Formats: sequence, structure tokens, C-alpha cells
Amino acid sequence: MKQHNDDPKQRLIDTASDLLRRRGLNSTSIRELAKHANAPLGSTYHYFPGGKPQLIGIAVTQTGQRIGKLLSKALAAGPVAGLEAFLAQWRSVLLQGEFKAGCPVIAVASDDSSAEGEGVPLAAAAEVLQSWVRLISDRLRERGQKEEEAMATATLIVAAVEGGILLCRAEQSITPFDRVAKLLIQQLKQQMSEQA
Amino acid sequence: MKQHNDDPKQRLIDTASDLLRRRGLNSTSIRELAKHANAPLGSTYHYFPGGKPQLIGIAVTQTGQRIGKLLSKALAAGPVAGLEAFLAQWRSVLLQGEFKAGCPVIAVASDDSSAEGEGVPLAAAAEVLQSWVRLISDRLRERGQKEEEAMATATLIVAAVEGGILLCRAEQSITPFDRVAKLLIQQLKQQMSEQA
DNA sequence: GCTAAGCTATGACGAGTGTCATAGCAAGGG
DNA sequence: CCCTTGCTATGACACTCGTCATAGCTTAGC
Repeated sequence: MKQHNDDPKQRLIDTASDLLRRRGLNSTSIRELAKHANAPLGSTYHYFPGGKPQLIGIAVTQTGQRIGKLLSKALAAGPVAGLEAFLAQWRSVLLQGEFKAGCPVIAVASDDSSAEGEGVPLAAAAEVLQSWVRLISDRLRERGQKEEEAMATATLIVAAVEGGILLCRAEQSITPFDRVAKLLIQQLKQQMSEQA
Repeated sequence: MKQHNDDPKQRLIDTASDLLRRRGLNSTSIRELAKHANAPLGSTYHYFPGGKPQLIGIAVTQTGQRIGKLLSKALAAGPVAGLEAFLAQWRSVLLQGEFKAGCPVIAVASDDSSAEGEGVPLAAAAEVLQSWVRLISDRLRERGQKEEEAMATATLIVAAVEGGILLCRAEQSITPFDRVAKLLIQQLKQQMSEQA
């Protein structure tokens, strides 16, 4: 079967996500990317004629969908369960990457790259973030929250998690994330009980 | 008097903060920086023998102190007033920069640059973030919150604000920030009333 | 006026960047 | 068998990067 490991194209995408997490957008070069993916440099432009912006855009979108699927499944068991899974996911990324690895979406959003076709990755990042917010807020609305309230809560969750990841990267410690996580869960539980 | 505008050194620092906000760490080059600051390239290494890491580090620290001072003053009128000032500050940065400008501290924290003396800027970023958290949490403790609770609340605030800034950059809109801000204030007010 | 210190101007260095063109290879269908 | 099609290998293009050395200028103090 054609799987991750013998499909150079997919390997390039995965490597892009990984490098994006650890180095950021502008510190991730096509050459280094190809080397890590065990793919020839020339192949990059064969599989991705749109060049770096296209590859990065795809990597961001794909990572977003992967996490979105995980989030979606966990949310089926309720908003709190969904949040807990979302948090656990990021916590493990931070720990396994020893606080060098963050979120590829953040990497794209912080680096400008306001060049030519470079709006592509940023647009991908925006859509991923919005999709996460939508997943959570939809579930909150099913639990009786009003539209705007649900959007606010979901946005706060995503913002706080991404921000927490940044704090951990900065001070090389999991503490900020754990503090943020504990409070988010506590507040969400409280909101749910008020609704019931 | 020797003021901002005729001191090349200070002008370089200010320009560094500005470029950091808008372009990110690795997209901010010394050459561009010097040009924007109307300073000769050679002068950069005269004033900052430590090169780019030193200049970036100073810019981050200085921006952090500026905002820290503002935050500190506003906190004197109470935690809620402090939060409101903090939020207003960032909101105006986002609007004035048309969502292209974020926080220099975030820029440094997301970009790796795990090179040689490059731990310097990251350490500066960490200290700035911790100082903001400390300012807020100290004030919360004075209002009766326990150490850990105060730290958690303060960390959530900083993380959510920085995360909110990222969301706004991504989707080129102030909406995420406003949602986050509203909820943060509402929750803090509630915490304060419970304490009283 | 003259010297000393502080700053600027200029240009180079090696390395790295995204991008692409072209020549080569392997394998599959006719 | 040949020959098309899909991929790889190689190397070049025109930059830009951080950094630094050195020579020149300006200005203040004696």
C-alpha cells in the first residue's frame, strides 16, 4: 500500500510541519526540508510547483485537519472531554519536543512574509484556527450557549492554548501551559453546570 | 536635550521593536533595520558589538519594560482596571498596524534561531512575559487570591492576550481579540466579587 | 591649531536563500 | 523492442544574510 513512508510527497509535507514547529517559517528552508525528508531538492518543485508557499500552506492545512479530527471525535463525548483532549494533545507536543516544538499554525501567523504569493500560508493558518473555534463553539451551542457566547468561549480557548504554548517555548517549562489548562477546564465545567 | 529622535542608538532599538512586530525575527535584517532607522549599517556594530542578538534582546526588554510600566500604573487602580489598560494597549497596536503588527515578544518566542548566542533574545522574551505575569498576580494576591490561583489567572490572561493577537494577525480582524477581551474582563470581575 | 576619540562610509567575506532548467534515469505500455 | 512518462540529479541564477575590517570624517579638549 502507498503509505506515509514511501510517498515522498507526503514525507515532504510531514517534514514541513515538523520543521515549522521547531524553527519557524523563515528559518525553514527548502533545502533543509528536503534533506530531512530524504527527498531530492529537485523533487520539491516537481511535487509542489507553487514552491514554498504552496508546500507550507498544505502542511498547515493538513496539520490543522489532523488535529481538527482528533478534536471533533473527542468533542462527541462533550465539550469538557473535547477540551481535555485538545489540551492533552498540545501538552504532549510540548513535552516530546522539549519546548522547542510549538504549533505550525502559530509559526506562520507570527512570521510576516508579506511577499508575493505569501498570503497563501497565512490564509491557511487563519482557516485552521477558525475551524477549531467553530468545532468547539458548535458543540457549546448544542449545550445551550448562545451564538456569541459560544464563539467567545471557543475563541478564548484557542487563543489561550496557543498563547500558553508560546509561554512554554519562551521559558522552557510546562508550567504556564498547565496553569492555563487547569483554569480553562475549571471555567468550562462551571459554565456547563450553570447551563444544566 | 538628547531625545529619542537624535540618538541613533535609541532609534535603532525602536526600529528593531517595530520591525519585529511586523515582520518577525528572521525576516528582520540588520540592513533593513538600519535603513528604516536612518542609521548607517556600520553603526549597528559600533553601538551593538554583540550583533543582532544583542540588539534584538535589548529591543525586547525595552518594549517589555515600557508595557510593564503602563500595566503597573493601571494596576494601581485595581486588577480590573489593569487588565483593561493592558487590553486597550494591545487593541490599539493591532488596529494601528492594521493587523500586520503584533508583539515583539511573540515574534522572538515563535522563531527558533537556536544558533549560537541566540539564547539571548529568547531569554529576554521569557523574562518579559514572566514580569507581566508577576505584575498581575501580585496585585491579585493583594486582593486575597492564593499564590497558585493568582499565578494561574495571571498566566491565563497573558497567554490569552498573546494568543488573541495571533488570531487577529491570521484572520486580519479585531473580532477574536474583542471576544477574548470581553470574556477575560467578565471572568476577572466575577472573581473579584467572589473575593469581596 | 592639533590631537584624540567617536562615529560613518564602503566594501568585502562566506554562507545561505528560493527558484528553476536541463540532462539523466527507471519503469511501464505499445 | 522502443518510447513515453514520471521522477531524480546536478548545478546554476541572482539574490540576501550577519559580520567585520579599514579608511575616512567630524568634533571636542587642550
